[in-house]
Amino acid sequence: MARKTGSHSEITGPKIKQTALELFARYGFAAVSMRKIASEVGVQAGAIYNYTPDKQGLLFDLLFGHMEDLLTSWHLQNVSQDPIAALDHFVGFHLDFHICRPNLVFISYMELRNLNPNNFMIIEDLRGNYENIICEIITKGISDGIFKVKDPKITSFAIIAMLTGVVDWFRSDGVLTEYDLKQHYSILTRQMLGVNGPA
Amino acid sequence: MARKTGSHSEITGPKIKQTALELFARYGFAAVSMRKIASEVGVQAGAIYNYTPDKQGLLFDLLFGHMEDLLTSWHLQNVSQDPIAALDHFVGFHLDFHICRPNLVFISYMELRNLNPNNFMIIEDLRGNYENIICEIITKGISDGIFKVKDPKITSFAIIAMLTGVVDWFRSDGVLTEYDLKQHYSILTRQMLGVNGPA
DNA sequence: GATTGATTTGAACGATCGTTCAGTTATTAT
DNA sequence: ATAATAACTGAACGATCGTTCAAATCAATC
Repeated sequence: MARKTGSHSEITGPKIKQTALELFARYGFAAVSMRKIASEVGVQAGAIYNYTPDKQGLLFDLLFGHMEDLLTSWHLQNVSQDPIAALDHFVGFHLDFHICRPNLVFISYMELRNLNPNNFMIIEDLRGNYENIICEIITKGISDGIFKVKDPKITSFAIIAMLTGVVDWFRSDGVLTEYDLKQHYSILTRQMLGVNGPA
Repeated sequence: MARKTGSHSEITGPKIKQTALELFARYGFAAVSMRKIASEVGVQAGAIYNYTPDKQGLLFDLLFGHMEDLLTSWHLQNVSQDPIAALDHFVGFHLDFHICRPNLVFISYMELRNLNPNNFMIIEDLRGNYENIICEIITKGISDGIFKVKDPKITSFAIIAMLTGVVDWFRSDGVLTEYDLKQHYSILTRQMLGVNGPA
């Protein structure tokens, strides 16, 4: 019989995905060749096609997995009904989740244009679902009379852009701790929504 | 004598830059060939090299010109000493400037990694100069006792990311006017800084 | 040890890449 | 007209691209 345990594919498969992620983030999807990925993994280019139908499949798997992880992780959270607590929770969650995945954050924004129309729609849909999470928190806070902003949708975009932008400059080994970072952004976000109490 | 007026280069040169910008933004720097640019312009690939030393030169010219325009435009502004007025001014200026240049905004963020180290440093330096503008406004507002934030640098990053993110979704021909957009972000920014007065 | 099938190699396919350059064309000044 | 030169063509350079596939290799089972 053939092998069923101890298969190399259990090593090579994830290695290909991880290597592709790093190279796509560093050089861009189009600038990375299948041979370059293979060489970093330690196999020939042909071997990659046991794990993906084509180069685009590699990219889509990374973006799709990232969005699924994001949504799944959020839905595992136990979120308060209190708008301010929920807002703080979202800010902390978003920063935690994205700070430790800078490469995925980068290519998720950057390489969307390299997806074919069908794959693009799928990712955009998941992205919309995530935006709805914070949008609904804000909407509830407004109707509760706690948040003072006019447009929940615009405010959602503003908050997500503000938070995700952190990935561009924050370094975990810097002088600013992740705890302090979250405190800062918690205050900024509260104030943006017109809440003046202490964080 | 040779031609000195009515030269084709006065047409072809800008056309190459404009076409390169659009194609880089749409497909990515690495995915766009010199032959593709040339074909859109209506010349052969070799002709491009009368206007740029190489492909990277095309990219750098675009990013450098963009940053120079940005800084020059700001310094032409007559900015109030009042922190709130200066903040509003910056918000409006930043939105105005970036909304009408989505392609340049996109590649300025996206294709930084395709610059060689020297060119990268030049752009990063100009970018730092721009960040200092809003940082100094915030710093003055804090020392005047008007803005209630702890860290001007972090707040600068937050504001710039929040504002620039608008380019990803705002459309000039949509239902939301640019005037209303600026009003919204003016309020959000004021509130973020702990200013509660009306915009 | 023989069998089986998962896994990988290594060569090959046609296409395209950035760049160079000798030669051609186009335009203006004389 | 002719000379001068800016602007461009078109072919060529070696290199690399994504993808395919028959053949070789490997490890688990019988």
